[in-house]
Amino acid sequence: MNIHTQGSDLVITEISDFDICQIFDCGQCFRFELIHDDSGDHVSGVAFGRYLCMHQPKSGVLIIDNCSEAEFNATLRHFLALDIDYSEIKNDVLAHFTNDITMKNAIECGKGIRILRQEPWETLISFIISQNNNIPRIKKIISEMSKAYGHEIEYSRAGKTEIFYAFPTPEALVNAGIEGLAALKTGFRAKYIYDAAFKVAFGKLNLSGINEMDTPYALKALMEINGVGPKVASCAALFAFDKTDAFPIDVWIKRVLEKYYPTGLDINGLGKYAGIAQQYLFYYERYVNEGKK
DNA sequence: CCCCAGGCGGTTG
DNA sequence: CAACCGCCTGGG
Repeated sequence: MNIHTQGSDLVITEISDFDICQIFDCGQCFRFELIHDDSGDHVSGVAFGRYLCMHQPKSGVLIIDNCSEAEFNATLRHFLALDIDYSEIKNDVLAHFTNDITMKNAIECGKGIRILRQEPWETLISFIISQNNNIPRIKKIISEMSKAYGHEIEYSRAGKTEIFYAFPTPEALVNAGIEGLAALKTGFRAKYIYDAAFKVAFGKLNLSGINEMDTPYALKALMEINGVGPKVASCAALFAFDKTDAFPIDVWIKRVLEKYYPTGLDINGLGKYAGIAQQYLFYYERYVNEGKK
């Protein structure tokens, strides 16, 4: 990896195992928009208190708008998982799937996937909202929630200033109340979101403490929240608490297990990167199904 | 009218 | 414990 600045932008070259389309469209996040044009792939959205605008003109190159090397090193390198060696991860995953053509194909298919390190609070609520819901609606609800209860974020470029919205704090969602949350069309999830906000805002649940826990304890702690079960807890653990061994089982993965592993797959024996293996399988199955349409 | 969408909580046998 | 069922809401 090589980094240099170009005007106000940061240009990163010689990146391997990194495809912004795969990374931001593999279901791990809900606040980013993708655009494809002749100049490459563009991704933009709010994260870590700023509006992030990125562009991948070709494989191995990433351009981040309005970004200094200092900011990249402080937050974005970690967020984008650019401090991680994915070739080592792939080798470890393959070592746990010996003679497995499915995983071999899945990794080839999703070779540019990386698991982001997203913000814990936002990720937790996002996956509570995701239950029994579809992706366009999940994204819409999160966007409306931020607009209604999050603080403004200004973004200026080429003399033009735009306003975006941060994800609301736990306190802001407590103040919104169950009624305010239901008004965002969250339906039966409103009381779940409120319970999470209440527990975090009043110290009943310490999210930063979860970072220090081993995965089983992290899941148990998250499931103390009403409306958080194994799937939501596993997604939060994997996508926001750096628990790479957390293996979320959703409807897509159930299909994968039935289709490719009808005699069973020992999920507890997949090693420390089981969750990343899950992402390869998840992306592969969705990609295969997209191809059929 | 039906069914489904990246689940969960509650109830039942 | 496994199997089922209802659930807000919106789209097909």
